[in-house]
Amino acid sequence: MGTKQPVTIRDVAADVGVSRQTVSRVLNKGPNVKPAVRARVEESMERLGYVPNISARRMRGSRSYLILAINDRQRTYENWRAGRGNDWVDQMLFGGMTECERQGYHLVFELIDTQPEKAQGQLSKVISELRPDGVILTPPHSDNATLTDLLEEFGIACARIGRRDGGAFVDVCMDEAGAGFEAARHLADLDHTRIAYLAGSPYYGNSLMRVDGYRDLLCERGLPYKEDWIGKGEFNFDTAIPVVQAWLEQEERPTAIIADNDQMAFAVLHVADRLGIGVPQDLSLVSLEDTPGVRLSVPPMTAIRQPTAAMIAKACSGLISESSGSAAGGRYELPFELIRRESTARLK
Amino acid sequence: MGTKQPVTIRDVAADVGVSRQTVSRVLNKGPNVKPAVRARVEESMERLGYVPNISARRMRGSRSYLILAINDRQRTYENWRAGRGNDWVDQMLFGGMTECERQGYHLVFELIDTQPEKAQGQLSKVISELRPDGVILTPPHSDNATLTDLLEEFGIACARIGRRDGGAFVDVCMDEAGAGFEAARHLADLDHTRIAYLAGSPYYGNSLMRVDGYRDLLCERGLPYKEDWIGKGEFNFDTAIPVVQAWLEQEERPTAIIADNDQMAFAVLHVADRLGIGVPQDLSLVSLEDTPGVRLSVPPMTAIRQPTAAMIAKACSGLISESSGSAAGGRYELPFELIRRESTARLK
DNA sequence: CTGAAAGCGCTTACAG
DNA sequence: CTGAAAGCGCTTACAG
Repeated sequence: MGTKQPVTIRDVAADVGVSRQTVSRVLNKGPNVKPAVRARVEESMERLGYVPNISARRMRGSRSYLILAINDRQRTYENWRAGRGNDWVDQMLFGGMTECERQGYHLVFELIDTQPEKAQGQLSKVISELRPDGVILTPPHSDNATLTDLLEEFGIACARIGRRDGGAFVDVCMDEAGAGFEAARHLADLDHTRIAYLAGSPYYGNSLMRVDGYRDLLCERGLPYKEDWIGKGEFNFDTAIPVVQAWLEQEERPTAIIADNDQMAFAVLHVADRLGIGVPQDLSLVSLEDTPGVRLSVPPMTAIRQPTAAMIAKACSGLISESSGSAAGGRYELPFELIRRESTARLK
Repeated sequence: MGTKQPVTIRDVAADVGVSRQTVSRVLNKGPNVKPAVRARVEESMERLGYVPNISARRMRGSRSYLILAINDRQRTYENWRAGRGNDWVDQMLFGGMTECERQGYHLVFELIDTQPEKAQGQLSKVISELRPDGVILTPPHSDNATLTDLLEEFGIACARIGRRDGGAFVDVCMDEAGAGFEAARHLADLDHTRIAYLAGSPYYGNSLMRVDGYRDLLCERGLPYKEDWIGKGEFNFDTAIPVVQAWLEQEERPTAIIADNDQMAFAVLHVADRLGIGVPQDLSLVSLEDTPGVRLSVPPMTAIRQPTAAMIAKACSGLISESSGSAAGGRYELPFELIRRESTARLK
């Protein structure tokens, strides 16, 4: 036990009879190696089972082959503790690990606090420790300039999920307005004309864009737009309940509701059940967030599926090409998907 | 941009006016530093914002401050793709990251294939790249001797989740027999006497232990034990359906069922609904696996909650103390929890 | 196209 | 109790 020594560049060099640099050049696919030598080195690496030591590579100023994916600590812990099965982290890992592995990188997932001062200190610490080649920021950190400033100072590439500015960063988002628009269109196509909308926090630009998309569709179809039917629910179950209840007790109540997130969609299901209003017979419902709860609810909900895995994969590939000297920054908008389940039906 | 240079041990040494070693000694809480010097060094590290570079520490043969948590690739991908919200990975990260952070470590999550040959090559690769101080193996890799042999050869500490041998490894498990026993006891306490059991794969020792616990309880209470009422469902929804159907169509059908995993528990709910058998009025159900689907089902199921986060946290702390020279190996059995929800009721 | 030298930021023996 | 030296496994200038 403990006897196996890992193979180093020195072993390969000795085996082939060349210098360590030559091996390094082959490893990094650099120029200036005779094809015959390159082949012999490659054969030797394969035969000896050589794998480069990431720590050593990182030392002499080069790449670390590490991408850091940062999530908000409070939100993540809350989801984990609640056990409601929000699969955002899973989808992040899915997309990120797949892409990193494809390119010989490793994804390291870390949590930092929301408060700007603490966040900066924590990010600074993990960067100094790990020296990643790139960092992925997710909401709400995507909007924290203290963090992006810090990354710029350190000269580390940065990708922001949910941002659409582009510029020096790799910004990856989905078509938020399109999501609101498509949800409303799906309902309008089912002959609904009285469509209410449970909006998210007005502090989130992305939520605002979704409302705009909804409004655009109503406009395009000439459907009535009532200010009263845009509920400001502040992102949770409890605060959405009274809003929904007020709507559903009206004489001319909405026949369809779009909910900005899964918790608010559950609130709709809850109130409808209490009032004896059947979903989807009497009321159609679309969730703009697709979580396991949304898929497993009774009935399973029609929902907009955010391309989380694809967004993180895109962030990784952008970061990797940036750290290998290719084009820096960019703006990528990925397509969402409307998944029809059983919470929406044609108006009778 | 790119101008900020991280603070190194050399900066601190120059600042205080001592050698780099002295700083290193303070950093590693080593002996042989005069208290006054130690205090000045610590003050300087704090003031300069010094954070040790993990790659550099790893180089000169010391620790890497990295713990590698390995999951099975196929299973993990399948869960992620299915989107049923199995939160095993989340709970792993929750427990592992919390403990690692507390001790100044980082948790790196990686996937390797099931097939022994591929698994070995992949583990060998990631170990050579990252040089972690310890590796956590989860089922089914916990049972793969090729992997543990490899780790022993490399001299890397290893923890196995779901194993109970102890010995040189840090083995962390839960009381499987106790889980089967408690599930049955809960039902017996509700006056049930005809309790059937949907067992998991006979290839998993842990599943077998749970059946034993169930059998022990029946024995202790003098309840009838029928070989027919132990279903061999092989771990999934489809294969459990006919077994459950046969049971529930019997004259003297079971009044309670224990399911080894969530998929089989869903199968029970499904068949009961089709046959017009109410849960929990006419049939009680306990799931031995607690996933978001189990919590969100209609009705929410009474279930055994596996201490996943705590097991991974224990594995991390065991690995960390082993790599810092303390006691090696050990066997830890963590308590599970029976969570009463709405799928079990007193027999009328 | 190839190699000898220096160095990344630490820690490990070894002197004093 | 403290420090000068060597080295971990690589890559980056710099010579040839």
